[in-house]
Parts: sequence; structure tokens; C-alpha cells
Amino acid sequence: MTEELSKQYNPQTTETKWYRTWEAENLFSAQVRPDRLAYSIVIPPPNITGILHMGHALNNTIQDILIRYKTLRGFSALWMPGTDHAGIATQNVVEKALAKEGIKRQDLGREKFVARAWEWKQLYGSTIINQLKKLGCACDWERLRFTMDPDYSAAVIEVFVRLYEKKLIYQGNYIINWCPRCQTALSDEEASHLELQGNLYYLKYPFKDNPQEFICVATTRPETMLGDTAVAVNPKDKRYKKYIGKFLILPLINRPIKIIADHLIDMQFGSGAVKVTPAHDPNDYALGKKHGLEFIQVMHPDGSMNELAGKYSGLDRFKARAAILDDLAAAGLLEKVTPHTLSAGHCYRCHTLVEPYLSQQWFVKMKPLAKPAIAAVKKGKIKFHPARWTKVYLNWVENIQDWCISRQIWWGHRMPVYYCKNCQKHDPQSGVIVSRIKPLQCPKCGLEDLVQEQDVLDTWFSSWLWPFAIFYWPKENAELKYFYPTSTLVTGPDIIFFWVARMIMAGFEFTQQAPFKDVYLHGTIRDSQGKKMSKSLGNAIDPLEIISEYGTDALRFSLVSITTQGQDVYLSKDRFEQGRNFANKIWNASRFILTNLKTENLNIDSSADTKNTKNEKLDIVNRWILSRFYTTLEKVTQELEGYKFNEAANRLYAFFWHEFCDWYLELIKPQIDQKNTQVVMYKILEKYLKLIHPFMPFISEEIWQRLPGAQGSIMRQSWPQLQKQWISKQDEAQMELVFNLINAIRNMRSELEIDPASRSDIQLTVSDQALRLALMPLAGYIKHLARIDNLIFLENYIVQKNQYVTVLKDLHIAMPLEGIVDTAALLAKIDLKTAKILSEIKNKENMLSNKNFTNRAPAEIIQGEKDKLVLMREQLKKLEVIKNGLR
RNA sequence: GGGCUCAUAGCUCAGUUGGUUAGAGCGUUGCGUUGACAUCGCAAAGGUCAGUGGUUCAAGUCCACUUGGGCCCACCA
Repeated sequence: MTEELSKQYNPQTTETKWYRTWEAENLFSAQVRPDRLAYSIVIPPPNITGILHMGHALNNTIQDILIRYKTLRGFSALWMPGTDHAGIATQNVVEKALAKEGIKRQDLGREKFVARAWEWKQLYGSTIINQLKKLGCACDWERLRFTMDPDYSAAVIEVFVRLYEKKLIYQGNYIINWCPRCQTALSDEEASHLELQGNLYYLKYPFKDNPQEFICVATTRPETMLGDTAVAVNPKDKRYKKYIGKFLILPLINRPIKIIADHLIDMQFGSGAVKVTPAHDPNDYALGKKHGLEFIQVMHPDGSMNELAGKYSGLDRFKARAAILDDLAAAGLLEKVTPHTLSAGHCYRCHTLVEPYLSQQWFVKMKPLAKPAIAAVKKGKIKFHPARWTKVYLNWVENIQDWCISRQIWWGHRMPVYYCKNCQKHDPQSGVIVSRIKPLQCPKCGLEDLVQEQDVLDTWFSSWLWPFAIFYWPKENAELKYFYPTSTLVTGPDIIFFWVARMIMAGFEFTQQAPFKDVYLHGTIRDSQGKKMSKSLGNAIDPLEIISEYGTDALRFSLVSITTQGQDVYLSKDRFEQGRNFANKIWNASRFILTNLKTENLNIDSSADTKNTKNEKLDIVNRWILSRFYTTLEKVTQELEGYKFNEAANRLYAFFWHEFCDWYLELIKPQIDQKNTQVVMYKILEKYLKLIHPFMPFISEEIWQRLPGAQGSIMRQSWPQLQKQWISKQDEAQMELVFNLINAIRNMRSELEIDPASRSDIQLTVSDQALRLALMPLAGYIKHLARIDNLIFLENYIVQKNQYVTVLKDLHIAMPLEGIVDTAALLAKIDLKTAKILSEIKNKENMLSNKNFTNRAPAEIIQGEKDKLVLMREQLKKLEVIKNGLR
């Protein structure tokens, strides 16, 4: 070793060094290689406004594990990176920045505003990309895409035009979710329903021909009453039957409205009479259409009341509500107010209460697109992991509603729709032109008076093309052919509807294929209270802070080790200590191995473990660790293939710490210069580094580079081959017994409070001859780790005074007592053990005397139970003997 | 209203198709020694597996219900 290794692992210097090297050496780049199988993942593109949070950290760590693992397994593994323009989110951020300068977006105008947004994107849009690099992500950065790249935008336009031509896109006047703050339409998915503590207001509407009499209606949104155009009752309702067809006077506005009948009205709810506001409520809209009612809109897009709201015009909707209630109360028309919980949509970007609003928007007809997306999942062409999400997905796709895709913002893909002003004079519909490129003149009238649609497309209308548009679809090309369909999608269940389902639909519609085979859905990261971790709640643990405090590998390992498949993650900061300590453990074990390695011992090529026939040349300790290593390799491989990342991580942790370090390295210390031991020790470390590399890329590379046999980056190595011939249950069982023996002796010493520095003598009685002969060669190990001077093997136990004896299966471990010993305390302990064994024996006896059990249980289970009983009885007998010895 | 999910050691959680005496990390207690590691080692304490009932030779594991968390979907105004 030319360089001293420090006592502690220092992640900071290591991480930046290796990430730079990997980038410089182009190790993230995946090529189209016909000689290899392709494995590909497209990143869920983070918003350009995004800042790395724990959700990203988990999501991208999992993807990185898959990519690094598949690369080691010999796939041409591509991780496609990119960012999302995030229409509303980005527009809001840019507007906020402008507000600091005292500018509104309207002051700038569309063009200048969009220019400012691009500027913002250039400045801050890759923040998250740099943060992903700190996480160690092995993305092919040269292929970085953005949802508003020119090619990508062309794909979006292409898709719009194709759907329009198939009549799957239409324009119409409907009630949509409107965010009065963002001043744009939202899709149903973008309006997240939150429970609100509100009131049910009972309003009295007087009859037109008899103003002394009233019908009472119940509403949660009294301000919309200004737009009422009817009152509806159930035709079967005896209370109101006689009034159907009569007129009421809408208070405050004094407009006559008709009483209509519809069996959709629930007689039980409220007063049984419903005010109908077709322009401000989706149900009322349907009623309005059905009964030919007038649609009166009383609100501006910003949520304030408009000129049709009479004296309330100009008031914000909530102020208008208060004023209207006051006025109704003053007029004696507010019958009562009862508390009422309701759930109402809130803008998923700014959390403002969404207003159902009648407006002209563009929609995608989803039912035809859903068909193949349903079939593919049902047939298992696409699999969800964990499978329970399949049901959630299917439930949504099978009940899919049309998708409102137009947004009244400026940042995004402007719709490829043009209006001919001339044609629209005669008929609004005939003036609509949908075209891939801006037409110079109207194809119908030939005039050049064309304007482009102001609206942009929903951000998700570009994201749903991600898996193929990222590969320059619709252009035919080698990448698309080779890497698409992609292999695995890794994301959170919160965007199954927004994104996953729509990608599946787009995949089938535009490429006739499923865009991916597996969908792995990880849990949501929550704080220790179970709340979703988010910046706005102030409960977030910043991954970058964890990286600088504990290291990236520690962050990654800790996160993954607590992510049970699909289960939410409750996180507190101290979890990351485990990862940091583990990295340090790997570091120090490697340091120990490397400083004790005699390179001349290593004929790397003729490594002992690859030859099946040389078994007997290795002693059991080396055979044992090889057996354990290959068992670990086999299981970890299975677990990674099955997306059980936490199980793989915890297995790797337990193997390295408790088997390799705690037992193996301690056992071999006295024989560390022995050639076979050197080879095995080195080989295990070398292979282990590859297994841990997907989880902890930095430390594994750092140590890898210090191995005498290392050539090139660990990223370019291959996953170890499983050598089943090394897996030996017999060797494992024998070592297990040695460990139990050592533990028992340590335990005795601890119980007897023997000075740790001193050494003891042990008489070990093993009646089974074969076992005795097997254990005798291992005496050296036992003496070494249990701190024993003289270890004497006996065939038959002889009761002796002044001995402390423990029973382990059918072994007797006897230790001479020296000095003053609290015999009473030892006896008490033995009594406790005796009592425990007695009750267990009783249980077993009951079990075995039960004919139902002996008749029905499998033979090997019964035999196992019998063996146990025999062993227990032996133990009991021995405990009795020991007791007598102590007295 | 429908659906999903969770309840196991003081805390955070594992526990594969039912089959040893139910595990880990952290925390706690005691002791610190062996040719890497105090971000460490050794030992110990700590559990009626939320409750009730059922299926079974056998239930933490399967079923039903109950209680208490969390989440999603749905147009009762």
C-alpha cells in the first residue's frame, strides 16, 4: 500500500472524486449494442422548479440500484434523464420572481413573459439535475431531455393533431375545475379533494304568486344563488309535488325561476329542494342541459362576482357569500344554518379552493384510449409491484372521464389550433384549424386573418409521451427501437392517474406497445408523525443535508433498507446513522484486509474458490464463509429481481457485518498469512464490493480501486457468478455449533464476572463421537475467540465440585470455579432455565400425543418435533446434574 | 358511500407459500480485551404479535367482525 488509509471513511472527498471520474470516463453512457440485451428506465422527470427532497432521493436511488445492477449483469442499461417544464408550477414561480420587481405578467405580455420563463429555466432549471448527481445517479446525461425541447414539442403537437384527426380531441363549453388564483382550468386529477368544515345554509325562496309562502333550499355555496335558474324537487316528493311548474322569485335579484322535477333529487337530503345553478355546478349543469335551463354565470375568472351579480359585483366570492347571507337574514329569508362537512377540490399547485366554472375548453375523449390500457394490464403485459395497485389503476381507467387539457397560462406547449376570424364570423366551429405548422392562410376562405389559440396544453399532455418522445419519436431511430419499450418504471403511487395510466394509454395509441413492462411503486416518505414530508409543512429532512453530514452512500443505504415493498416510510434523522456506520464498517474491514494482504499470495487467476475439486484443501472456516457468501449472492440476486430492495440491503448488511466481520475476520486473524485464507478473504471482499455497489456506489468504487487486482472502474465489472458447489449446509451447521459454543462460553464468563483480560479453562463433554471428532480440529478457533487456555474434550460427563456448567444441545460446557462465586445466583439461573425447558417439554409432549397432529402433519415435521423433544429431555437431565454439582 | 393499507420489543420496522424456543437497527443496562473499526467489541434485559371469534393437527401468518391510525376514489346540493 502506497497510501495510508484513514481510520474513518470520509465520504465527501470520495464522492466528488468518483462522480467526476465516472462522468469524465463516460461510464454512464449506454449504447445500442446488438450483442447485449437492453435494459432501460426513463426517469420520472422532475420539475425544473424542483428541489431534491426525500421522495426524489428514494425514487432515484431505487432507479440507480436497478441500473447499476443491470449493468453489472451485462445488460446495456440506459437510464434516460430529463426534466419537466411543469406549466403551472413554473409559471407561478416566474410570476413570483416578477412580483418582487413589481411586475405582473400582464404588464410584460405573453412573449416577454415566456422569454423570462426560459431565462429562469436556464438559470435554475438544472438545480435538481445537479442534485441528482450528488445522489450518485448513473443517468446518461448526454441524453438529457426537456419536455419543451424542440423535438419533444414537435411530438406533442403531432399527438394533438393525430388525436384531433381521430376525433378524440374536441372543444366544448363545460363545467371544469377552475383555479381562481392560477386562473386556469384544471383536470379532475389536478383538483384534489380535501375535507372542509362548512355549513349547510337553508334559504327561503318566495313563490311568485304568493310572496308570503316559501320553498326552502339547502346549499353549501350560497353565493352561487345569484346564478340560480331553477329549483328542483323529486317528482315523488309529496311536499312539493303540487308546486312543480310554478315559479319562485329568486331573492336579492328578484328573478323568477321555475320549479322543476327530477328524480335525481334526494328527498332525504336538506329540505329536499335544490337550487339549480347550471353555470356553477356540474350536477346543476347536467340538470340545466336536461331541462333546457338558462346558464347564468355570476363570477369572474378571478373568483370575484361579475356584473350579473348586481350589488355584489366586484366582491370576492367569500365576501360575497357573507354579504348575501347578511342580506338574506335581514330579509328573513335565511331559515337556518347547520354545520356540514364537505369535500371540495383544491388546486394541486396552490391549494386554492377550486371553483366549478363553465368555460370553453379542450378535451380528450379517453374511453377509446383506455381500452388497450385495460386489456394490457389484465393480461399481465404490464405488471404492478406491489400487485395491489393493479386494482387502483383498473378502477380508474375503467371509469375514466374525458380529460380537460387546455390551460389558460402562457408557459407550456401552445395548442396547434388556429382560428380564422373571417370564417368564425359565420360559424364559430368552421373557423377552427388544427395544424402541425402554422398555416399561412385559411384553407376554407383563403384569407390570412388567422390567430393561434391562446391556451397551452396541460403539462401531463406532454409527460404522457415521455417513454417514447424521449427517444425522438415519431422519428424512426435505432435508440427507440433498441431501448423502447422500456423495462421498469419506478415512481410513487400518487401519480398513477396523472402519469402512469396515461403513459400506458399513449404507449398503445402511438406505438402500439406497452411503454414499460414493470411498474415499481415505492412508498411515500412521511415524518415520524405519519405526515407526508413536505417543505410547506416544515417537517422535511433535506437529503442534501444528510449527504453532507452522513454521506451519499449512507443516505442511499438507509433509505433503501427501510423501504419495505410499497409501504410508506416513516423517517427520522437518526436512521441515517446506520448507513454511515455501515460505510465505516466496510471501510475498516477493507482497510484491515488490504493492510494484511501479501500480494505475492494472490494468484488471482487460480483463485481457490473457483475450483470445485479443491474443496478439501480449504479449512472449514474458509469453506463456511464461501458458503455464506454464495448463499447471500443467490438471495440478493433473487431479491433484486423481485424488487425487494430492503431485503437485499439488509441481507448484505447482515452478511458483511455479522458474518464476515464479527465471525470470519476474527476467526482468521491467527492464520491470516496463510495462503488459502488470503485468497478467500480477498475474493470475498472483491466480490462483495460488486454486490454492494448498486446500493453504495462511492465507497465500493473507492475500495475497489485500492484492490491490487482491480482493473478499471467497478461499474464495468460483472456480477459474481453463483458457485453453488460452495454452498454447504453441513459446513454451515457445524460452524453454527461452534458459534453457539463460543457464545455460551462468553456468556458463562460474563455471568461469572470473569475479568475479560484473563483466560479460562474448559472441559467440553461431547458424547457423540462423530461430533467430538469434528469439533476437535476447531479447538484453536474456540480457544481463540472464547479466551480459553486449556480446552479438554471428554466423552462422559463426570460431576465435579466447583464447576459451572452449561448445557448446549447435548454438549456439556464445564468451567472450574475460582475465587468467590455467588452460587445461589447461579442456582437461581439454572432453576429459571429448568422451568422454561419443563414447560416446553410439556408443550411438545402434548403435541406429539395428539393423534390429530401425528396423523395429519407431514412426516418430517413430526420427526423434527420428536428430535426436539429428545434434545430437551437431555438438556433437562443435564441441568439436574449441574445443579447437583453446584450444591 | 366504495376501496386500499397499517397495528409485532421503549422507538422505527422485518417476518417469504401457515410448521424450531418470533428477529433486526436504534435506545437501555453491565463489561471492555483479542494485529481494522468507540461511527467499535462482548454480554444482558425487553414481546399474551391491537381485541374477539372462526378455519386447521398447527395461526404473528388464513377468514370474519371490532377498535384505533394513515391513504385513495366517489357529482348528496
